[in-house]
Amino acid sequence: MSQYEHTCMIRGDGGRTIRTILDRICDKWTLLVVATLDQQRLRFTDLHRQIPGISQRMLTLTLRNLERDGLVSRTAYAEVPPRVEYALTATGRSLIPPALALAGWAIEHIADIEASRAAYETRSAP
Amino acid sequence: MSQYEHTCMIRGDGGRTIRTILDRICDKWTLLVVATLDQQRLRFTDLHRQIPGISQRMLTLTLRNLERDGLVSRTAYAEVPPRVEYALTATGRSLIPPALALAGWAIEHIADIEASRAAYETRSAP
DNA sequence: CAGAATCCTGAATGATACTG
DNA sequence: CAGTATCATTCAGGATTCTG
Repeated sequence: MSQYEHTCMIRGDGGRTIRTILDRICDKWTLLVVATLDQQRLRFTDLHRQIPGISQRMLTLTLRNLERDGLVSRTAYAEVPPRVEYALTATGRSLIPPALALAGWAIEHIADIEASRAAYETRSAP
Repeated sequence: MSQYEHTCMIRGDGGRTIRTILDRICDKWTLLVVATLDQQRLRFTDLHRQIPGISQRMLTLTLRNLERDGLVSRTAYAEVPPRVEYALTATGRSLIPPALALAGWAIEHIADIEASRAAYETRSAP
């Protein structure tokens, strides 16, 4: 099957499926949290430390959404002080390869894109 | 190289590279426009017709950003009435495979995700 | 430690009307 | 036909404070 015929995966149903998934992973932090949890269970504070710039609030929200969607598991231990561990589920792990495909594309083309952007600015703002 | 070692592609530089690209493609319409232009040059109105729900304003903005980033080329013909054709550049075409990888993941896992989401709702809103 | 609650701002999107 | 210009709305995300 050609690439052309595949784009129906994106355009099918007016883009609702792709939208559902983009809504999941395209916020500011989700992909970073998933990548950070790759191959390691982490506590809330450790995640917070390993993701520079994220606020407590956004880390909480991001983890809740990932948990809700079944990409991340949350394990709370009845201890004092409390201990909570987060880890990827099988579904969560399965997101890594396509995410890497995208990251690879980004790395490969970011120079071209930024050059094009710079040239565009020059043209429109003399 | 293992998948684990690869996630540095996402986490490297605090996620700035992946952010740059997510900022490009994660708005509501970009990926849909790119997929629609796959294998065909289209005029503004044709694009507008082929992408249900998009407003003129958002189509314009999306195309401008794509053009600015060098993913889409814009060709204006000096005719009356005006004719403008949009097409993917080589860089734009190169985005299709990773986008399809993501779409494939979405299709494969959307049922699980929505089930998990439904179960989560039931749990938290009795 | 692992969060919840609240307030606030800018940016993305949409609706509508106008134009070379 | 291919846009531009304005206005209104919504909401993601950040800062801050409080708590079991």
